[in-house]
Amino acid sequence: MTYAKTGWTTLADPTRRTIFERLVERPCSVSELASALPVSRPAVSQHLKVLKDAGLVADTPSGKHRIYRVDQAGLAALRTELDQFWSKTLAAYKLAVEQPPEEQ
Amino acid sequence: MTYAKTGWTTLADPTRRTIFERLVERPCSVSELASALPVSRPAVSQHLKVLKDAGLVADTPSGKHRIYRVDQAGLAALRTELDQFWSKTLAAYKLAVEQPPEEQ
DNA sequence: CTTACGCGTCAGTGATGACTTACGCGAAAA
DNA sequence: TTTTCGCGTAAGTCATCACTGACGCGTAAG
Repeated sequence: MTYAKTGWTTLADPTRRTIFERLVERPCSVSELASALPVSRPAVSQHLKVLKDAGLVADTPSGKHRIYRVDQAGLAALRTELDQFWSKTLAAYKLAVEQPPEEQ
Repeated sequence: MTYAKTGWTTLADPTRRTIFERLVERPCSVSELASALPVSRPAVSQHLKVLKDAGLVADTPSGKHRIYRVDQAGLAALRTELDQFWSKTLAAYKLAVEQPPEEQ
């Protein structure tokens, strides 16, 4: 079992997490995001590409600007991922707690 | 705002994620885990240390063995982290969708 | 008491990823 | 048409991290 670039792993990076949370508040351009973060504009662009590849954001051209916004489908997929992880984890954990392993 | 080593970032690593999921199923020793994973025993030991530092697992000595198990308090904290992330994200997203930014 | 086992840690290696500067292309402004 | 702006990408650098083999300590077995 491998863990592809999902929402979870994509958002584990602090800079990407911050970018995503700003886009949750409202759509932004690269320059807007770059001016609010302690990294360069190409770094923001690179992170946005990762977020886009993970399906978490989408962009649309607007004149010279490209506006990035949260992708609702990607948000739903992230929610599903979190829910599935939790359901599976809780189920297995409860099973393990309720049935201690037999003495071997 | 920085993102410390929390459950989220800790479990973004595939090997640590797998180790954690195995411990959810049942407590294990380092050797048990190492025999089931494609990495060496010291690597498993190092990952367990990271999981322990994040509060996700705890260990108890059992003869020569150390048995690692999921820390219920850490599980609860992870659940809280996921819930808080989601609540905050949904609230901000709904606010953004409902009130498009004014023309500036 | 001696030997074997489990495992934490150290030191070293290599890959990866985050960042930077520079470049070039497309769109808007002048 | 020319200049300016926004931004994606290339190439390079550096820090971090995941991994390995070796070592040494504590516990159990002989």
